[in-house]
Amino acid sequence: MTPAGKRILDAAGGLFYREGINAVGVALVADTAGVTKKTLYDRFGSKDELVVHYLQRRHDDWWAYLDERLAAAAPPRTLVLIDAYVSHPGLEAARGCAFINAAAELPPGHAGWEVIRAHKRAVRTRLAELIAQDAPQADAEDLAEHVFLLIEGAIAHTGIDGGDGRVQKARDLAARLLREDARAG
Amino acid sequence: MTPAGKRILDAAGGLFYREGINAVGVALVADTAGVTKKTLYDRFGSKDELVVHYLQRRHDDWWAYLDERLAAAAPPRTLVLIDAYVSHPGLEAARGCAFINAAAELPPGHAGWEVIRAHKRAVRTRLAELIAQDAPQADAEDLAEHVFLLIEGAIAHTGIDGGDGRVQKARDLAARLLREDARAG
DNA sequence: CCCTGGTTATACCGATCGGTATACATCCAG
DNA sequence: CTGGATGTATACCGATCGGTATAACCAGGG
Repeated sequence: MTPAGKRILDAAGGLFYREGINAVGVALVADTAGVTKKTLYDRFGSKDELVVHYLQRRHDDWWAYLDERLAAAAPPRTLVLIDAYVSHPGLEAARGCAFINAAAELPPGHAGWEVIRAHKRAVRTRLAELIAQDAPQADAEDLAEHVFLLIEGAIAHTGIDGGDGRVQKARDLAARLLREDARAG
Repeated sequence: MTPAGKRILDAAGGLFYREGINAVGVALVADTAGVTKKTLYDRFGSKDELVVHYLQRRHDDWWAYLDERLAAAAPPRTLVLIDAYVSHPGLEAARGCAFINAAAELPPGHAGWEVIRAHKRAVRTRLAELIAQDAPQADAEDLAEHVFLLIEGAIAHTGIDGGDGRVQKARDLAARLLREDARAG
């Protein structure tokens, strides 16, 4: 990754997320990065490919942040995953989940869809693993889907409500589900 | 509402939902409606106002459909609300929730935001009323928020997964929560 | 020393964007 | 029978879109 390429990805990361993908032109991305359009097209080939790189980096960054938090955490680590959503520096409450937003904008067949689906699949899988550790008594798959829906509902509304209140609420509800499992057997 | 105005709203309803708001130009809306751009601007003044009308009508249509289904249903009517999401004719699984999609596209300050927030608030309020009837033993507000998050998580993923499987799952989980309340006391 | 890869600068392309202007047809109500 | 509202048809506007072309500059390595 050349220095200019990294600056382009930085600029695209901020602009696509904050303003929306379709609302941001390549010229604005290039200007913000302090780079000419020529350089942008030399590095990424097209806006569509730049969008794919933007989504992939968004996933990689958050995934690394999640691993970091999980490694340093005591059980129940399921709640750490939820905490990582609100605490990770790339999230802005007024804009919500970058992947849900992108899904609403990208046309069917766009290469970015693969990255979006892979991201959600990865989160869902990781959640199932954490649940299996935190709630050994429960039907782990069922509980994982339950908590996953709570999380997705909450972060989908982060951008609409403009705050992370619903994520906190989802965390409380998930914590109660885990507690109830601990009491059961 | 003039005949041409209604046709414009019909065309906009399909195009904005299926292709995305920013991806559809006013010329395409006018052509699809069999109407000139002049007529479109005579009726709606600007694309932004047309978008507001589109969202408002989307809400009104679904709300009327929901009332219809609720009137003819026996308890637990909470589940009827969830069923209305998947069964209402305007929803296409591959596109998911029109309001979540619009929220991802509209710039901050756009008049459409009021319609989006009002819609979600209305659903949330209605849900609380139904829960209060279906689960009189529970902390109704708490349970309403719980079920609301399940629903929103599921429909947010309808557009990503391309099917309503997660909504059905959310329905099952909500049904179990109601049953558990009935057992408790 | 010179060649190559990364970069800047600038100008350009056709297409499409949201929005406006002009002129003419139709039709219903006063 | 006439005037205003509703509509069609068409052409146009400046701005911006994604993407390309040409030319020069500069640093590092064979």
